[in-house]
Amino acid sequence: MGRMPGRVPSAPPTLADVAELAGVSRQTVSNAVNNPDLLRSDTLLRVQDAIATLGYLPNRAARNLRTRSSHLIGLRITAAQEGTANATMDRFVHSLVDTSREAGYHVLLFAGDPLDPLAGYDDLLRSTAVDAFVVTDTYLGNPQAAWLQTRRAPFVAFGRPWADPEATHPWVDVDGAAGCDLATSHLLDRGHQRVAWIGWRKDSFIGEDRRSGWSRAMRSRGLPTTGLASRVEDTVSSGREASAVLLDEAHPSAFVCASDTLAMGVLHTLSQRGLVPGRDVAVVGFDDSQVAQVVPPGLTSVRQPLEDVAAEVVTALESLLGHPPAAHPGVLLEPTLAVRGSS
Amino acid sequence: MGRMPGRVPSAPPTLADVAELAGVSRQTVSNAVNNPDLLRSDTLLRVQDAIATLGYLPNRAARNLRTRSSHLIGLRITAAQEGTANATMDRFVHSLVDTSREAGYHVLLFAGDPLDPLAGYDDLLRSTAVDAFVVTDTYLGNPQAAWLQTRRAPFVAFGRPWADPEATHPWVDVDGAAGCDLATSHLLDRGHQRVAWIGWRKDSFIGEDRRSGWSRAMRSRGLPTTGLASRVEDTVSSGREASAVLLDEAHPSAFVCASDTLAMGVLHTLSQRGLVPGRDVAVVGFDDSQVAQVVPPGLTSVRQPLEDVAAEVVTALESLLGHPPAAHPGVLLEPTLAVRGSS
DNA sequence: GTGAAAGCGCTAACAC
DNA sequence: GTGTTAGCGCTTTCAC
Repeated sequence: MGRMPGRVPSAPPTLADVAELAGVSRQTVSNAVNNPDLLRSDTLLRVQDAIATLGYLPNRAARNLRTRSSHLIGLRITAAQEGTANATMDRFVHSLVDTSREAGYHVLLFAGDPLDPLAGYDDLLRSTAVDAFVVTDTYLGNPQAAWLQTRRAPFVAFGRPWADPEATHPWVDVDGAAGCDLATSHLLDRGHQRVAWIGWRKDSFIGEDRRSGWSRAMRSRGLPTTGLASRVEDTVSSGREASAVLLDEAHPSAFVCASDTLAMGVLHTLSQRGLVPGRDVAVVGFDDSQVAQVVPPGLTSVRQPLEDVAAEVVTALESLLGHPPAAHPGVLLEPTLAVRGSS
Repeated sequence: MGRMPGRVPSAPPTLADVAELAGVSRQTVSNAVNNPDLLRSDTLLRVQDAIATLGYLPNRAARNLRTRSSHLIGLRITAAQEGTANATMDRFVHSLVDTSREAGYHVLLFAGDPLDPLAGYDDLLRSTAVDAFVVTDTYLGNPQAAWLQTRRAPFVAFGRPWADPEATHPWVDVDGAAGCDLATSHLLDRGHQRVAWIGWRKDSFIGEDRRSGWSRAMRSRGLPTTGLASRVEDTVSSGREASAVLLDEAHPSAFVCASDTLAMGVLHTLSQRGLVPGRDVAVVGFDDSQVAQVVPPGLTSVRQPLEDVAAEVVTALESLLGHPPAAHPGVLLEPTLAVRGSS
């Protein structure tokens, strides 16, 4: 790393300092850093020596100005909703930061005004502060992707272009239907016959996709789904109420939920009725949140492979920013099931 | 001379473009942006008009190079531990991003190699990629603060310099002792007499600080603490085991825990023994995590005012980066108690 | 109040 | 292979 303990540099060394110390021109130092193959090995060694001695690192601003790139990826984050178990965003941020580093990129976070999903993007773009964006909330009606595309801004989406299947931008997503199929089949394998669904309202593409995994699994075993499904808001209390109604009217022995938040609502109802999750009624959530991991007796949950999502996003970003820029098709990844005490 | 129109459609306008359109020199445009007071009002208006017409925004890289500042704040994030309820970091990141924006800063995230807590800082510093750092994990033995100080790198710590009370760097922290005093007093007010403590091992400054709040509250009511405390690892299973032992040997009617993770361990034990949290045994956690918010019947928890922490951090950062740089003393904030069904 | 000149530190082109 | 030249877009002197 060449860190120099104890040294207190007033001003960081520049290319010129290294050039002087190594007895070469500035350009040769630049080549030593960016195109080492161009140098004769003894010159390279001498320059590298000087670089190490001075603890030189290229000035970012200067390099950015010259190369017209910042090696920064912009990511808009919105405040996590209180009272829910949703933490996909935070886990994804961690993965993205890790993966980006390996590709030589840093992640620049900017705040999202919920009222104006486009705010922030434009400024960053016009001031050339970032090389590209990663867009995360591509649910219905979110105009970011379309807007960025008209601006010719490089970006990769985590999430399919649900509303616009003709969209040509690169995206990475997790197969929610496959995840819920997995969850439902897991329950059916354990002998459950009446598996209920609690999901989101019909205008949610993601919600309908996940729901289709449940109904697909039920149908494939010839089991009825009528009266076993409920569509509600993504809150704990909605999950609690929906599960209470379903238990009374449809007598399911298991629940598959579109989110851990809803699944926690089911656990609330079970707890209120003195039913034990996993013994009396099985419950499966979606997201493998911290909540699912620590709530007694453990909530079985569909886990999105966010590390892989981040890796694919960065790969897409690299080809997008490469010379020449390469198009990257959509990538759909398979989730897994984290089985715990609730099923 | 203006850029060839149509050649590079997406190239943002520059100072020169604005100057040409407004019929002034580049420097006047620069002044219009940075020192509007210097311009005659009609000139200013004309320039602002041209800026609006072209959608001009100063190029970051160029400005950074010239002013030797990036308006970027570096924040190292480490992977969130799976199987715990800890989410302080993520909540803080959100708050910091929001607050920084108002001060004209963006947050640059970089990955933390757990094996080398200094990695990343050095590169960012030497390449002048960030103006300052926000350091978050200042627990015992973390050398970041001391190291950054010897490098004269501007930084503000979220967390007191526990190991080095002589440290002079700015910091912001939350009074954990006050939080646990609050939690314990809350339980005592509800009639509990035997309130147990489950905290971290003795070498954790933060853990001992929080513990002191519990013992302080107990002592102030003349209640004994002997045999009522346990020090363990910060895991659910440790909390589960510790609470089982305490219930058997000390018969507490309530638990105060150093973290929501430990509190969830207590809930596990209660659930195993058929005890109802909040009715049979009261439990209070620390962090007000999502877990505390959604687990039935709701986990009472000490909530750190992270929005205020972020605000204080940014304030400290601004005075640190101001001209002249001003020292900023340590700031200690009071947590609150989010009361839920478990108490 | 406005404009001309200089240069931040770097790299892309081209000489040699 | 290496050095020289010319900017990237901006702000900071300092004339006028």
